[in-house]
This record gives sequence, structure tokens and C-alpha cells, in this order.
Amino acid sequence: MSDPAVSRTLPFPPSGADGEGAASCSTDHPASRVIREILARVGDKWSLLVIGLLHDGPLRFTEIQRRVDGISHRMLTQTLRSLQRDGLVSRTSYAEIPPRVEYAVTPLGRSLSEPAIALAAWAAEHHRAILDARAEFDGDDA
Amino acid sequence: MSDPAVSRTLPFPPSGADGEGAASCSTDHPASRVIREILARVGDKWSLLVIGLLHDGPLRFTEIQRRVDGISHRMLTQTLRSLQRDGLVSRTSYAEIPPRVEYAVTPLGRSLSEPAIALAAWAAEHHRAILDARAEFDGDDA
DNA sequence: CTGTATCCTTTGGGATACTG
DNA sequence: CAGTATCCCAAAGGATACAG
Repeated sequence: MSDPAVSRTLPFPPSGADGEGAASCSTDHPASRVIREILARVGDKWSLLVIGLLHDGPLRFTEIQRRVDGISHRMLTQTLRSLQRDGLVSRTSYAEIPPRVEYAVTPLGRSLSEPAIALAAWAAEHHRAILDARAEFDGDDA
Repeated sequence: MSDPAVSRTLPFPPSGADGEGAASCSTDHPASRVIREILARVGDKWSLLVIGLLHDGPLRFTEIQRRVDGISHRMLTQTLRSLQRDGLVSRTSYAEIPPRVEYAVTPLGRSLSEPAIALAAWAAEHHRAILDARAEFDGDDA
């Protein structure tokens, strides 16, 4: 893990001290935009799931659908298009009958796995604590 | 391999060396549920934003609303309730007139900032690559 | 098998008015 | 100031049918 200049700062400077400089940001909330963009990209219901699944190796359309439990035909197509568009997965179609298409994560997509896994690890670690807090909040009127 | 010789466009090992162990999907999909739960929790439009904002220190309701650009009164209440319920932020109300309520991140909420920041760092780092990939995908029919 | 288009239900979320 | 409730619209997403 390489953490060059991204020290343990907060995602939100109190009054807009910009350190990212990702694009043309002349507005007031630079880090907000960053977080918003991640969420817009991988915050949907299936993207991270597909990325994680393909981490093991290339898979065909139907195989992905079989493995990602609950995803609809429509959403899988849509998710894969979106990921492909952003350069996170690659699509390779073979001119055969019946048609065969394989999807694989790109290096960029693979690099996303690292923070994603970190987040998943956090969830796994604190899952119980959240459930406890929730239970206490819900039925605390005792 | 009973596979016809078709040139693969991508140099990808079928099984990457996974060192994390937290989100590997090879055997079952235990990570799917975990990822789904995180996304359901912090994948919404405002939760991470509020968590990040409160990282600096406790803030009052109106102050949060002022700082999180674009959030509506309704969504702020709802977001704070949700975060409080999950034990990520704490709510302290002072019996004064006019009423004063302060919100602060709990240790649990603070621990979430770390992977969240990692994800934000990833986004900042690869933002340009994504934009490039997208531009190429969109207007590639030249 | 893979992909697109249509339909329809559910949910997220903004605006606003009202209460303590 | 902080919170709740109502209304309403737009986006997400599932089901299905159809095409290559």
C-alpha cells in the first residue's frame, strides 16, 4: 500500500483548504465533490460487487449473473457498461456461435479493490457493533 | 482447457494473489453481503459527507446544514437519525431556549473515516484516468 | 448467449408547512 | 433552533419481451 501524500487528514477541511486538485475546482467544497464522485461511481448497488467478483479472474456474462445473487439481467448489463466506460472492467467478445463475452477487471479496476476491501473489512469488523447500537436505539424505551 | 485458441486482449492471470482475505469471492460470496451492507449504510448521498464533516469536532444542526452544501433540512434530519441509530454519531441536546443540539462522531464513526478516506484518496488519484477512459469510450467512434 | 427497449413499482430526496 | 409530517417528483431498479 502506497500512501504518498495522503496523510491522515480529514475528507473535509473546515473552510476549504484544497489538497487534491483533481480537476477544475474553483468552488468551495473540494473534498465533498470527491466523495460525491466516488459514491456516484461505486456507491450503487452492484458495481463493487462485480468488481470484487472479477478480482478472481475473467468471467462470462451469464456466469456473473449466476454468481451475483439477485442482480437482474438489465442491471448487470447496465453495471458492466458503466464499469467498462470508466475503464474499470474490460469487455472481450468472441465471434462465435453462440456468442461469448468475457469481462475482466483492468489494472485500474484492480486498484479499486484495495480501498474497497478495506471498507469491506471495516464493515466486517464493526458489523456487530452496528447491529448492537441499532438494537439499543430501536428498543431502548425499557 | 477445452477452449479454442482465441487471442485474449488482456494480460490477466486467472487467479490473482489475494493477500487480504476479507473480500475474496472464490468459494462462496460472503463478501457480497458485507459489501451490500456497507453500501446500504454509507452509500447514500450524505452519510459519509456528514461523518467526514464531524471528524473535526461536534457541530450543531444548523451548522452542519450550512456546511454540507445542498443538503435539505429533511435529509439532514434523516441522515443524522440513521447515523445515530447505527452508533456512528452521538446526539446531545441541551435544555435551553432556544434549543441547542450537538452532533459528534463516536469512536465507531471515527473508525469509519479511515477506509472512507482511503476510498476518497483512490478517487482523487484515479479521477483523471476515469475521465480519460470515459471520454475515450464516449467518443471513440472516430 | 448477450444485449436493448419498454413498462411499472419502489425509493430517494427536495420543498414546504407546522410543532415544541 | 431543532424536528416532524405531507406532498410530490425524479431516479433506481426489477420483470419482461424482443433482437442479434
